[in-house]
Amino acid sequence: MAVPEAVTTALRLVDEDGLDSLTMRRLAAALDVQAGTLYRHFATKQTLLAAMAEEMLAGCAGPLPDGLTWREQITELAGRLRMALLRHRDGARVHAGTHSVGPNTLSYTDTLVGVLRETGLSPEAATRTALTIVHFIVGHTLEEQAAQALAESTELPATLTLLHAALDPGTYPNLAAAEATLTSTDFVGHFAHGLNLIIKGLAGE
Amino acid sequence: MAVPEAVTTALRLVDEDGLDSLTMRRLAAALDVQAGTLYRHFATKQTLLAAMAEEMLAGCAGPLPDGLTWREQITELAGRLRMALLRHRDGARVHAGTHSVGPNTLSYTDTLVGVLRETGLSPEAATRTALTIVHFIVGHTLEEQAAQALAESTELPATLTLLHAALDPGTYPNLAAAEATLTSTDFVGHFAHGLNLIIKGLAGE
DNA sequence: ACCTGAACACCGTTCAAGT
DNA sequence: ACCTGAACACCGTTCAAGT
Repeated sequence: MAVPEAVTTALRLVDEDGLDSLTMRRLAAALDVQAGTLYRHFATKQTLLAAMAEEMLAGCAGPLPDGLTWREQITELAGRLRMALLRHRDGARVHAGTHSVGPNTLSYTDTLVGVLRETGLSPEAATRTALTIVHFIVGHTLEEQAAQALAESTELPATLTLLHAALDPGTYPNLAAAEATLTSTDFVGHFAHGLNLIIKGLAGE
Repeated sequence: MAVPEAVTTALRLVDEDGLDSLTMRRLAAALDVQAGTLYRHFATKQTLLAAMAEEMLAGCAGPLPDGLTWREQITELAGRLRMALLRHRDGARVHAGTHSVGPNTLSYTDTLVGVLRETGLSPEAATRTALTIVHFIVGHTLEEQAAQALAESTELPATLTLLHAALDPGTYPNLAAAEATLTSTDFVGHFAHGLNLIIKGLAGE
């Protein structure tokens, strides 16, 4: 049993059945090994999840095309992280639930901080801004994948009805006006809006 | 057994031992009841968690003091949500893992969208901006509480050493410059920086 | 109407013993 | 050195039967 295969197999299992169905026993079975054997390679399930989170970020810090403005560089890097999380079912949850210090994760942050420093920000401001961007991406993608999961579940009609019923204009006047946007599935648009807000804030400094 | 007591007891158990230790059986024992009894009041554990998330937001949408600028109103509302999540151990994880459509959650979003509309934003722009702010808060607080948990765990020295060792200026030049900020515990400062970036972006529209 | 007792089908993790 | 087999101490959820 090799560690890299175990990690990619674990990601495949998550893609097939969701994070809640990933168990050490199921992974062991998929690798044709006893459950206990996994603990020779991963100290705990958390360690396995961190390795999965790290693997998901492969390529995210790759070289940026030449000739991009700093705005485009930030947009490109942010888009890559979002896509990396979206590529696997429950990817944002896997990422948010762990704290990887592997090379993919580290070089992604390094690259993002670098782009921000080139705009003239101090190391501290660049780091805080990078954190802001990453936190927004993770929060956004968590929500995006939760919406995806809900859309595929049987609870969708019930939730939508409940939401719609709650949207009494007398009680929640702004929510009534927001309903179309809240129930829209234009996550690309939502993501771009949020990221542009942050980028615009940056330009104002 | 009453539902409100069950929810507050569940939150107390989370505060004492963390979210991973909250089980239906432990909660049942704390309520002096059999585990099966809980399923008469909550269809699944997810339902219980959603009720806990909803309870955490009590008061968050309360009236804003008079005379605040819109910037101050946004800052006040954002700070309330962050504080509500911080008030309970693993609060951000509880919130992020559920999708409440209860009155506390709905009226919080309603209030935030309302403040943003008053700045002149369209319903769509106001809604998207509210989502951006909430996603940032959730992403930030998830990280903040993960750092808290790490700080209280025995893995802290190992992680810090690993991180420091990885910070070779030749490999990660920007991370080396970012280390002080990345390892700082000034989460109030980080939060203010991110939120101000978004608010500044808003002012530019 | 509400709760108990007991079961079903699982978990993560550990560790002696085998090869 | 690496894996198996088996166990330990749990899980979420269901449901007949009691009161």
